[in-house]
Amino acid sequence: MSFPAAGSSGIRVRFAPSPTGMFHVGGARSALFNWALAKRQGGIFVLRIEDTDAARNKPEWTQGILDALAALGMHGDDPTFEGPYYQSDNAGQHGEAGLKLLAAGKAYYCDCTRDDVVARTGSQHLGYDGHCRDRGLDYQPGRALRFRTPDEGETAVVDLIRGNPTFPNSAMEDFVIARGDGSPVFLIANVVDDMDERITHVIRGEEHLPNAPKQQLLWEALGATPPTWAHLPVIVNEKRQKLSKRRDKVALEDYLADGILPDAMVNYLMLLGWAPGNDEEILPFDELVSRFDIADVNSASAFFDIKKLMSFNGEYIRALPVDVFEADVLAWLAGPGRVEDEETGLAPVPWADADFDAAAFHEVAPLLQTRVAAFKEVPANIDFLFLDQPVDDQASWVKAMKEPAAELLADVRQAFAVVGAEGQQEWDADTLKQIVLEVGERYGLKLGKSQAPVRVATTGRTIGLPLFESLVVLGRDKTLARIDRALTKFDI
RNA sequence: GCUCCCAUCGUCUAGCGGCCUAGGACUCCGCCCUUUCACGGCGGCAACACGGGUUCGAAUCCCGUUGGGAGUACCA
Repeated sequence: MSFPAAGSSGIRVRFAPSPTGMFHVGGARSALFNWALAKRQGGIFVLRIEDTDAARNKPEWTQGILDALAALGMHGDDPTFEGPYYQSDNAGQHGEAGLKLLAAGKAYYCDCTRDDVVARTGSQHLGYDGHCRDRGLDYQPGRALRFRTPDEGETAVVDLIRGNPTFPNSAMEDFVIARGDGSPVFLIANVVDDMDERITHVIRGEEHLPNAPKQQLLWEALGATPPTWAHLPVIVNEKRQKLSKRRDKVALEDYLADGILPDAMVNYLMLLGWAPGNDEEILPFDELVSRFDIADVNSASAFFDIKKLMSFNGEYIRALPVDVFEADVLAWLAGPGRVEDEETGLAPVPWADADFDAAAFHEVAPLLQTRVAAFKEVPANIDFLFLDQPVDDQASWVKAMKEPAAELLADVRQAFAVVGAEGQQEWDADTLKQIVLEVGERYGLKLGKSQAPVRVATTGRTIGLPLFESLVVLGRDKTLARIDRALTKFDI
């Protein structure tokens, strides 16, 4: 690998996602902050894929990262985007670095097993005791290379977000930098790659903070000037614990699949731990970047609030031009919208492909736009148009079909039947509304009440798109048939 | 245990010694609009963890307490 000479002011930030097998929202936020910093300061964003089993064995994971970053706007087409680089490409240099430290007396071989150490120190928690420090062991398979940490003094980490945390060297054990088989460990591979890629700023999660002094020591031992660090607060769940793959919904892909717009996600994520000021929150990324300063990022952990994300997403959806909204929903319906839900086992799109009517959807799209906060809410709003019969929602039926629903429905049916027939009134929203209004009045009901039975009979639910407009799209025949079918239910 | 980090409404935050009887956003609750639900409009509830200092003056600075969190592997 070779990298362009450093510009006079150009910074190089790097993003190296952890191979958890998915792209974590925490990782996404970290990537975004790196990206924003690079953009803000006219630097380069370097993407590096760590060399791990997960990365090696799951090429689709690597591709997933690339896709996720691209979805958020970070991709190779942008001149500030560099990579991806693969850590495994650098294996030779990792080994050399270890040897260099060994030659300089800054590292030594050790044949202690974990059990040996615990037996000597009498504790699981005391760490390595330095047993092999001065034994002058040569390399043999099975012997690990350890870094000799200073006995005295302290290591101050230059951190843009949390001041300069200082770690006493005496509390730092002689950590392993190469395993018994000679392979380098994350700690040093990372440093060597950062040096090689001439990284100036490392922005990563707070969980790496304890690694910073160790890596900084490595940079110095290797004769280089350490980078500037910035450790982002962790993202936590409602129990204030770090988001976990097992407990929490953390995959960025899952949110995108639910129909969260990338722009909304980016906007929300940027606001987790940082505020753009002026009491404004919904802003385009460029504007966010122009106000961004990594030093302003909060140091306290932040809760990932899905409700607020949904609220942002709703705003972004409503801001879309209708035709774009329509196209986006169509794309969602054709892709993510048909992925089976693991928990319920139900496909979000409940109708048969052949029954989907694009023209009908087009009619209803504007009505839909203000009513969904994410695309996954779309099917329940429009399924009545494409299903043979409306969904059978018992709760809705019970709620709407109270006295005098049967009589009212029968009357409405009778009046509807005349509409749309030859020489009669048009089958339009105003006419239908007028009919329901008048029939309702006969029973002393206001429109809000009298529309309910008609709504449930035709759409299956008490809530949904504006009723009369929906019935126009549904069509006269289906409307009448569904009311008839509902009427039969009262006889049972 | 040890090391480090953190602490303003339920949540995300503004605040970087006086502009704070603490501002905004999400949530929640009213009211208006209204064919349901939304959208939109208006309004409301709600916070400086605690105790000491420093100072004329502290949410803001210092110390301590309490409470959270992260790390502590021949994982990354």
